[in-house]
Amino acid sequence: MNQCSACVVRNRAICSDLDARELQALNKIGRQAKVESGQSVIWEGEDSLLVANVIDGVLKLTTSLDDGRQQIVGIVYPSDFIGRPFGQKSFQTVTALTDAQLCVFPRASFDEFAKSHPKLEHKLLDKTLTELDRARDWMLLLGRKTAPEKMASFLLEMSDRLADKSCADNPATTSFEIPFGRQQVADILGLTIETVSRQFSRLRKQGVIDLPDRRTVSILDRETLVREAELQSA
Amino acid sequence: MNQCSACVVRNRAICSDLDARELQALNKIGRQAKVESGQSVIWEGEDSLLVANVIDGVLKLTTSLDDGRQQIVGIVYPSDFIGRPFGQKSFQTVTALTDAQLCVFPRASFDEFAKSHPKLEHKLLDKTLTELDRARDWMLLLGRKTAPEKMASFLLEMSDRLADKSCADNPATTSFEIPFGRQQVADILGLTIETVSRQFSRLRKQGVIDLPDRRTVSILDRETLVREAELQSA
DNA sequence: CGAAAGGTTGAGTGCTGTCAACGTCCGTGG
DNA sequence: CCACGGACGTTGACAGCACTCAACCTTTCG
Repeated sequence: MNQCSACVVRNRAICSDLDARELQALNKIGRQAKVESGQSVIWEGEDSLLVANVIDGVLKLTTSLDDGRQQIVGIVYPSDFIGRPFGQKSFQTVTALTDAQLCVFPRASFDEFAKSHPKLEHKLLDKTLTELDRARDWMLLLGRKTAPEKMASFLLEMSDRLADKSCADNPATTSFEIPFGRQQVADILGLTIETVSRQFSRLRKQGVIDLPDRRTVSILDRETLVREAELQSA
Repeated sequence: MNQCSACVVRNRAICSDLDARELQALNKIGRQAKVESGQSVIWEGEDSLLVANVIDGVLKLTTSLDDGRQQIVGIVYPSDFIGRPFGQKSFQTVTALTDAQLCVFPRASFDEFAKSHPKLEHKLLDKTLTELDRARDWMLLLGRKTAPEKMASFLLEMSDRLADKSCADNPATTSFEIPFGRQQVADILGLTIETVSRQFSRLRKQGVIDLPDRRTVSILDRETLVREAELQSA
């Protein structure tokens, strides 16, 4: 009855270093949950009552202002962890961008389990440190880059994460499907949808990218993108 | 000879839960180091060879672009931890803003010690989660707030961190010394020094703040600042 | 006292946001 | 099958906020 052993993120999630007995104990306090695209599972400012591993799907972390302005502060993929252990309230809203499958734990039980299982805490620490590096890196983009630089950086990062490299006949050409619409791209980059749209059009007209349909991007001239991104250590 | 027991951040740093014996073991791999204002101790892109506790002083974490644009992605105070454990390279430069006193460890030794001392790793995890929340909160400011909103948010945050509340005759009036110059304020907020200077002048002319000298700020009308900051959950 | 560093202020430009119209894609229902 | 409507995306005109460039002021320190 131990579903964990068959879990698709078994080797990458924070539980990956646990042995069979520990896994079973953890399994007892958690449960699987399905989340539909668009649904939120954690709300900014609310009490932090649950944490979870992402088994499948993509989710976004957002913070927002009273007047509706919103900033996406993180994108969460399978094997990532969501929620705020050891803290009273959540600072971000977590919303599914696609249908998603989660492995959910009540925060209090998880906290207790984590404190007595150093191997799990170590994995969680490692993931958190990586997320902190990523967040701080993104701050440079938000605070200091121009719209063209933001777009180029975004496309390169998406390509690294999502590109199906195996299918490319021409190694310079990579194609991938962006898992979000224009408004979400704008909320990631700190721009408006109009500016995002204009940047897409400009890059298409310049032959740097192609846009076969509204969600997919083909990078035709990666070198130009790298140049436009002003990469600090390229 | 155990200096740790007399350490001024003994109760707040990541070593605070260790017992005397563990503390002594940790002490063996670390050493105290003095850093002068302006000196860097960790460099962006370089191998991450050391980590440290901050005993005294203020430091900044920065990331930058080739052309010199820079973003401050974190401010570090006494009892905070710097460096990247369990990782090969650092993504930020760490530079002292004042003369500072550090408790430095070689990263490899620290990693090893941490892995075998869950209490220390737990403290580090807690601090890292808090920093991640703070970083993500700041992303909203960088990506979505206007210059007046950024300034107001900045002044309120500084006031929370630094204000000497005990000395205030009028509870609404708080005064504090900003530990950095205009360029650094600009690099925190993702603005230019000219814009920062203009915002200071505007707030002074409107009677919201007073600027007795270039580094100190008195908040005269906190309510107006809160309104200008567009606080999401005030 | 002079020079250098840091800070302020002004004039002008341009990038990005705002507002608005239009186009495209799709699902729904007549 | 087509008409309709709504969500999403694109494009244009325009405005304004923040940046750039430059001059000047203030403070600090040798």
